Amino acid sequence: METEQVLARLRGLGRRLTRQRSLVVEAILAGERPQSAEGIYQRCREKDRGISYPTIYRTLEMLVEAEVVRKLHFGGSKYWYEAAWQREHHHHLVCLECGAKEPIMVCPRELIAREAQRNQFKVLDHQFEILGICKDCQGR
Amino acid sequence: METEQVLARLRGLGRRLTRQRSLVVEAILAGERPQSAEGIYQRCREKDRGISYPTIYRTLEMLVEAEVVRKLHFGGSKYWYEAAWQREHHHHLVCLECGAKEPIMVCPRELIAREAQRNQFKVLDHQFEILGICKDCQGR
DNA sequence: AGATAAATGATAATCATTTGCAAGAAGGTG
DNA sequence: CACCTTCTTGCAAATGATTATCATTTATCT
Repeated sequence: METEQVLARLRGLGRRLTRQRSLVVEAILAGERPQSAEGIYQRCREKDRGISYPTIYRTLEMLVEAEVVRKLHFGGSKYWYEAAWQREHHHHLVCLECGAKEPIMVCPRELIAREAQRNQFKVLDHQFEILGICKDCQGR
Repeated sequence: METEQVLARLRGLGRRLTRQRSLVVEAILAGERPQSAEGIYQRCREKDRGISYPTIYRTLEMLVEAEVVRKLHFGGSKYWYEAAWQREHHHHLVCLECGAKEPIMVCPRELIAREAQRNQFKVLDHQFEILGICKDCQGR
């Protein structure tokens, strides 16, 4: 059901439906948490060897534009991707030990709105991620 | 005065004082706002041609460890560096049009503390940056 | 000044991502 | 269905930012 909806949306935006795009959409939906491009590539390859990195990246970029996927970064050198429409807007607790990315629903939106108004700044986006050690990793 | 303090601190950490390190420290202090490694490289080169990228990066990393410099990223592919000790802890309004990085003093620290406690998460760091269009760029 | 360990620069490597382009496939049309 | 146009793909190479290697130079200690 979900995959179909996304593909229909792409279709609506004038994009063609290809085997590769279906794979990427399925991979994104299959993951509960943010995934790296490499992770998505691996997941797609398990199903079908016929997909390459450039296509992964191009498709992800397309999905970000279609607002189906959110592109995140947590301080490292790579980006992370997650389905944007499965959940409400959210942020994460990022464990620097095991890499876990636990979603949290709190958001400093009022603070952002106030500060923006004060500076006559037009807000388009914001970054908010909490980095540290998760419960599991604290006990070694 | 400030450069000397920083260099003395490095000395205290067992680091040797070199012409190149002085250049980097001066460059960091000369900039009011976050600077990229490239920007720092250029600034150093204007004073003295004898400095290379590897040294820039190594020195910046050292300064980050010495907690003299903060390493930031705003969603792009590069890191930004700013003097950590000139100001209090702060975040930024990042203009996606002109690249301006305006410091703001508000911080969702209570929210972070609450959420961490709720999840038994040990906070080590956090990202918080507001992205959008600055006042100047709004009027085209 | 001389010894020693640390720091540097040149060069090459790395990592994640993007681009150029020829070949292949999607979807509208007759 | 066959055809045509245009979009997509994969390969290979390019890119941008940063890091590693290693021989040479230099700061600091004695």
